[in-house]
Amino acid sequence: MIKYPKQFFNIEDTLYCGQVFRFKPFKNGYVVISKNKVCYLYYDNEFVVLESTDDDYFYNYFDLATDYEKVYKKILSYNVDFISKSAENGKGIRILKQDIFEVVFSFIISQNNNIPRIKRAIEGLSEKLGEKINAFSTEFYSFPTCEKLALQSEEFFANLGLGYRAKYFVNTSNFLLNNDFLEKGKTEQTNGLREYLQTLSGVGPKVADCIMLFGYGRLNSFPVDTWIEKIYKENFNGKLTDRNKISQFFVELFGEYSGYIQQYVFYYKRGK
DNA sequence: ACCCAGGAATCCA
DNA sequence: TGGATTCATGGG
Repeated sequence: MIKYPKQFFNIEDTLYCGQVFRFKPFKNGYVVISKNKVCYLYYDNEFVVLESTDDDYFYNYFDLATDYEKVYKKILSYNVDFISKSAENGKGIRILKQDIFEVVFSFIISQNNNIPRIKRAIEGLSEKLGEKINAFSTEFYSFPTCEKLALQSEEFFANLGLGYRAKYFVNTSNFLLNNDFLEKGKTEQTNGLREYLQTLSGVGPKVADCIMLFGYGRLNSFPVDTWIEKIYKENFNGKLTDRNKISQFFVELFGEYSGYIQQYVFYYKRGK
């Protein structure tokens, strides 16, 4: 069990800010599933309590070694009104260190899709192809392995509601089978890694940025989706239309704080 | 019926 | 290199 002050660890903000899909309400809080591990989060007075099948894993997963008060203060120092308001609103968010493989396939599903549908598709995949996990006297399912995914047909994925993304699953699961492509990415610089990841079927600039931010922990990446494009136009009076250039604009401005800021403004703009 | 959702692939000039 | 079109699917 881990206890952590709740001021810079808000369970709902961290889970609902759009970075992760495998969680759901459970008893007095929420469960989160990552790889073959499960954790249960709830509040106890001024603390978040974390019970899990592997506390060391989730200590890293929730980035508990990072001082988010420092991050928060640094972001306020940019003195940009919209960003300060976003940070104030979402200061309980922690950028999760998720499993790279799961992030790749989760965000392939996410393209041109909405969050409830994304969650449903991932749960369906896990229930049909994942391993059963028993935790907290309840059954959960792990995310499917590459081997399991690579065995399925395009029709199988289409029947789970993946739509035209089904062929990306076939292509990428077969491509990643029996090699260390994702592991090798760890040695790449961020710009190189961005291009590298886009060689995967179904992975373009935005999904690559999400994989880098949520999987590889590259905080100097700034995913640009429809919401961020809206923010850029409405709140920054931006004139660029190329999303690559919009992303570059923010990264040049915010450097290693890009990832935090991206999540804060995305969560703030999207509302609840 | 239309528009949108954490966009990418493809075609076309 | 840049711009428009196409791609499933469910919700508002």
